[in-house]
Amino acid sequence: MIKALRGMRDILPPLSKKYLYFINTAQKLAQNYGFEYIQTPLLEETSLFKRSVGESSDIVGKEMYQFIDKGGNDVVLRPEGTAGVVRSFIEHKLDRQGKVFRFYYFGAMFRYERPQRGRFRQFYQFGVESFGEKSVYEDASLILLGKSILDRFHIPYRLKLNSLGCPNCLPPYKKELVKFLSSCEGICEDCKRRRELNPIRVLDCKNPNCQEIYKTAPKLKDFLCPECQEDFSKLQTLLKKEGVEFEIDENLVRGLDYYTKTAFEFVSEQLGAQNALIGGGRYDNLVEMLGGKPTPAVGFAIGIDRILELIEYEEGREGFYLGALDKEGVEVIFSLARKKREDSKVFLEYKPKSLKAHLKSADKLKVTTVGIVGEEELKSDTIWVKNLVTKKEEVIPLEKFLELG
RNA sequence: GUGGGUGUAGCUCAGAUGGUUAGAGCACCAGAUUGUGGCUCUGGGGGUCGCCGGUUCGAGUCCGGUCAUCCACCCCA
Repeated sequence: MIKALRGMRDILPPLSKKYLYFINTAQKLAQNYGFEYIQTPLLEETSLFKRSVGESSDIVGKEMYQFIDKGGNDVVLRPEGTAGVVRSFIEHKLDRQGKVFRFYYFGAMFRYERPQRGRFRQFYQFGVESFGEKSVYEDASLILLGKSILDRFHIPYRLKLNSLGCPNCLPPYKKELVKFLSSCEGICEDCKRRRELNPIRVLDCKNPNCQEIYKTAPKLKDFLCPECQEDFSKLQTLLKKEGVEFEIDENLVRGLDYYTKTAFEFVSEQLGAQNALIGGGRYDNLVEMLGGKPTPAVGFAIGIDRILELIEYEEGREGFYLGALDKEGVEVIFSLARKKREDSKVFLEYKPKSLKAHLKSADKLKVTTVGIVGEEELKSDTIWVKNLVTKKEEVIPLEKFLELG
């Protein structure tokens, strides 16, 4: 038997219904916030991610589905959504229009990782990206959108917030941190690696021993420049005013190189180790890094696979079941179904069965109304109808059946 | 890439110390007097015991390998 590749999964009912339910809801809310749909290719030139996400990240370093295509191009299946949207934004010269653009997208992302709970090699994200708006009100709006999506599905979360500084204040901090780290003894092997590759990543190390050591490390918040500081505190004020609960997490260091200033993450206690539901932040330098006009930007991405685990979705009774007691009756309900299906969901049973068997199937199919044509009804162009919820039953003319709601 | 757990029916799982036609519950299908669902009862279909090899008179059970899957590390949504 041929099976799906490792880390690739099929999304079939009832999960697929939940998937659509989520997309529809998230989409609607994003539109309410002024975002418009954008679709970009799943396949991009490898260098796009090397330049945006950064070679120091594991995503680019070892998790990319990368290959040379038949034309000799070095390509990858996108490991994340932002880079492609930014590329598109620049390619279509939207950076020169001096306007604000807001996009949302959803679809598959690919990372060659070892699968575990909440983590797949092909996974789905719903993301939003806002370009050209430098105001911290936009950061706040995005967080409110994220919150509103989670709230809509009654998902409990914790919101973690941090500021990563800007090109003015982050580098001096990094220098100071590296100096501190080189004086540290006994940090774990991973941290030693991070020290060389991407020093601020040591901050969210899970090793308790390391965390103990880093208690005396220099703090990024002490290095924030006045502008970063002011924006960060304004953001907190705005969120408080809107009744959003959050916690400052100085160790929240997002993994992608392009983040600046605001970084946030919605996490869930109900997932496994992979507990990030939404991750996002500001990336004011990315457009320029990829060759566009300097354009402030902020965005986030939702892990759809993870959020689906937390969404309760129960389908109520809906639609009609049509059956017949004998072959002649099947001809009648076949035509009847065609007409009824113009406006309603109809399950049609092709096989003549006993009334009892029909009712049993109809009940299992969770329809609200059953219509059966038997010997009597066949003679009089009528149909026997029973509502499975109210238990009310009646015999009505076939035309009347089409008017049922 | 590293560590640990698990692979028996569509699903959840039983099958001490190797021994005959491999079981249960749920689900599915059909019946329980004639045209009335959910409950109950009866019957039925469905398994190369992940795969390959080894030990043995005999392997679902023991050994080796392999693959898959889950959980965690790493990393991230």
